[in-house]
Amino acid sequence: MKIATYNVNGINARLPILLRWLDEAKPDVACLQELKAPQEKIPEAAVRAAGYGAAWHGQKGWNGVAILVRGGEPEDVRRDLSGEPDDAQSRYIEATVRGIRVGCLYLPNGNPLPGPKFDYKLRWLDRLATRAAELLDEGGAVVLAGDYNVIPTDLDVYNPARWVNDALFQPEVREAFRRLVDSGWADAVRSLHPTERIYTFYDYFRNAFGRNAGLRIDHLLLSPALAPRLSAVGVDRDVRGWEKSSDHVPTWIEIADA
DNA sequence: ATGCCTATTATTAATAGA
Repeated sequence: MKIATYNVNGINARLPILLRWLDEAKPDVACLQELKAPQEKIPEAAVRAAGYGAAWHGQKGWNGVAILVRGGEPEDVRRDLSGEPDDAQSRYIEATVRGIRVGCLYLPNGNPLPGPKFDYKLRWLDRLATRAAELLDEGGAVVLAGDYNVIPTDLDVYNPARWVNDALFQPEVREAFRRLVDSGWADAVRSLHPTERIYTFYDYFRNAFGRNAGLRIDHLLLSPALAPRLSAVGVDRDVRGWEKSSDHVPTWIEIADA
């Protein structure tokens, strides 16, 4: 079973890219972020014609997340992350797919800092940690996949010095991510490739992709019940080179049958 | 220290992304 996460940066602007990638990569589950479309303007018919059932949490203008299931439907969908009942930002969706609980998240960027956006990012990390602990308590097979907007270590950024003042690389953000992982999760990419430079994002600016000036900020965290079934991980780096691509790269794992 | 590029919203300029 192949589970992927992909920040599409506008699902309507990116629809040809998304459909081509689904056709070529054939993920069984695709967690999408930054749909940039309200609930009623997600291109559901095109997604279904490509062979995918879907559940999504849209928002006008920004954010928006979706879970796509090849030849099936997401079950028991929830779209909220507890802790901030009035939160209007669509950044989380969770569903069950063939016995695996899939959380799809788009963590706030947090720039500029200090300021309310950075404070919101820290609160969101707390809320995610709370949900993650609940899921661990349930003991099942879980993957938390998405755009975390966190650079975990120096190995995950082409030039650490350039990012020290950025919200993605702040010590408290990195520590919060580390605490989350250490509470019982496996960072799938690092489980199989502990020392390799693997990037999932390349800025549109400054020919970042051409220079391989990337970041690893899209992550898949696996619960203890799921981690032993991990058989492969990868990034579809070539997708970033397609014309009109997202600035993110699809990132995926292969899970063996239970 | 900031712009660079790209998408959305709403009307040609602002906001957000990372």
